[in-house]
Amino acid sequence: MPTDQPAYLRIAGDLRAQIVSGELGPGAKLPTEAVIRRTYGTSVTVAKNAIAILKGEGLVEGRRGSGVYVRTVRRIVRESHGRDLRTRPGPTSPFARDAAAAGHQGEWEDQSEHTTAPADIAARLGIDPGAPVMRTRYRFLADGEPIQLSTSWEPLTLTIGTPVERPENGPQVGVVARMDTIGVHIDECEEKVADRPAHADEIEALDLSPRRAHVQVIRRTYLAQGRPVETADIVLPAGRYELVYRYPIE
Amino acid sequence: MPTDQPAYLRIAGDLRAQIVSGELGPGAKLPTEAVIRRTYGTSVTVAKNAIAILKGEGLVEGRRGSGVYVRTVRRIVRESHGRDLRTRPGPTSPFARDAAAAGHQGEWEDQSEHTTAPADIAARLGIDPGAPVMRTRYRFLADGEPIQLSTSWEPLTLTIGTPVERPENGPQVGVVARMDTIGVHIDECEEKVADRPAHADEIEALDLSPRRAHVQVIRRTYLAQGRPVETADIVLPAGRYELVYRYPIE
DNA sequence: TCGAATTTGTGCGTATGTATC
DNA sequence: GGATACATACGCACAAATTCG
Repeated sequence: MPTDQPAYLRIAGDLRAQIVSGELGPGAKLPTEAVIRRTYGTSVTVAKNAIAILKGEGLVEGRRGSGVYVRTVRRIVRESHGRDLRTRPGPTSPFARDAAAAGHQGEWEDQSEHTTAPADIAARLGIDPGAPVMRTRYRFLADGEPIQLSTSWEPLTLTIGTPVERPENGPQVGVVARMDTIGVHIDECEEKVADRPAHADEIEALDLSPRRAHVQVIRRTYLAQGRPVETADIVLPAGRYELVYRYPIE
Repeated sequence: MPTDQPAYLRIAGDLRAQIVSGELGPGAKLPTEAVIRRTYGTSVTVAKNAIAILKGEGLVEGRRGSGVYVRTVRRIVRESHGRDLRTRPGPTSPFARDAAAAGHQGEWEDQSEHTTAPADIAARLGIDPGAPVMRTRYRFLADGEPIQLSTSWEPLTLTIGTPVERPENGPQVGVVARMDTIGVHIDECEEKVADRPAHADEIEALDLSPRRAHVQVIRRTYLAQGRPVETADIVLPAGRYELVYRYPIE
């Protein structure tokens, strides 16, 4: 009998088990602090600590004056593979299509500007640090709620003076199609997926709870004949997405 | 001036900024509770709450009697793409190769048994629920520390009676090569990556701190001519891996 | 419309245990 | 041994939001 476990962890474990088993489904109300205190015979502090654990895991959210509730998470599916999806019915923007598939209304804001490549971006693009690039920041919303950030960089030498210099309608058609119109034929994509705590600006931009400020970051690079032509950092709130990759073997 | 932010969040934000900027590098000691209390003019509770936030994010860990320290995370790179890597020098097992690349000594435990397919696995394998399958559980260790769990399922109709019926040396060569020897030529792979709170058994098996019990789950399916021949759930502690995908376009 | 009760959020102080230095 | 430092746990106060009669 492992009574060596602290009380607040035991309570958090009990509640977590009820949540993952579905006994406490999405939207269900957790026992109040007072009830927890009585049933386990502990202090307010312990009850609060236990709840704080579950909040940190993103499983529950508290509402002042009301209670603590199991969070409802609708996962957005983000598909990554080589086939062209633009022939499917629905929105042509990759993001809007994913959002629509999850039953959301997708919108976005963007902002482009000329700048120079910092060292890490230069390395990813295979250009010299300080070389001119077009940087575009996007903020994607689903049903008005921020759900994805991304920043993309393109070497200006590629696009300058062409009709697609500014990628403002980039998400409307996707990078691959946009580059195609200027004779740059993207044939390979590399994505590096990692998990990390969110930065302060990301917490604000994505409207995250500071207690569960984790994000998935996708560092994506598009290549044409082995040469990088675009790279982007895509920042997603952890737990809200399912990333799907499909690729051929050998 | 947003003073509307609670003190403990402001302090957590300050410390987080110092960590992600590298000012407080891996292994660095954070200010003690007493110092935090004095510099911000708050109570112990606030200092503790701030630290608890960072712990929940997996950024720091406390050591009794000593202090709170920035965690050192060596990311393991897990590469997923179609090319055969077995010609490279080093270990031939996919896991041991990734571990070696990160400077770890890779080992694993495994356990295979005949069983029947539950509904979700049957759906992924395109077989009937209850059909016989070979299930293998792995637990991977890097330098003695558990770092990856995985459970794989294969339809028994494929492998029964063949030399590769038991995949016990599976991770030694990989599924693709193993299936190749019995004439099953895997030509496609699908991986679905998601983030979720860890289950109780995963917390134990991966030796996770209950405060940051998040995992990345990869649901991988190998296909041969469009037919699923193996599927696996790969469970990774969130934040310890970088997943690399490379795939062709169009 | 109002007010009282409930419930969480934030913050204070303190005590005890345990590990480190 | 003593000082330091975190972990756990107790208690309380007030604010802010909700709920409900």
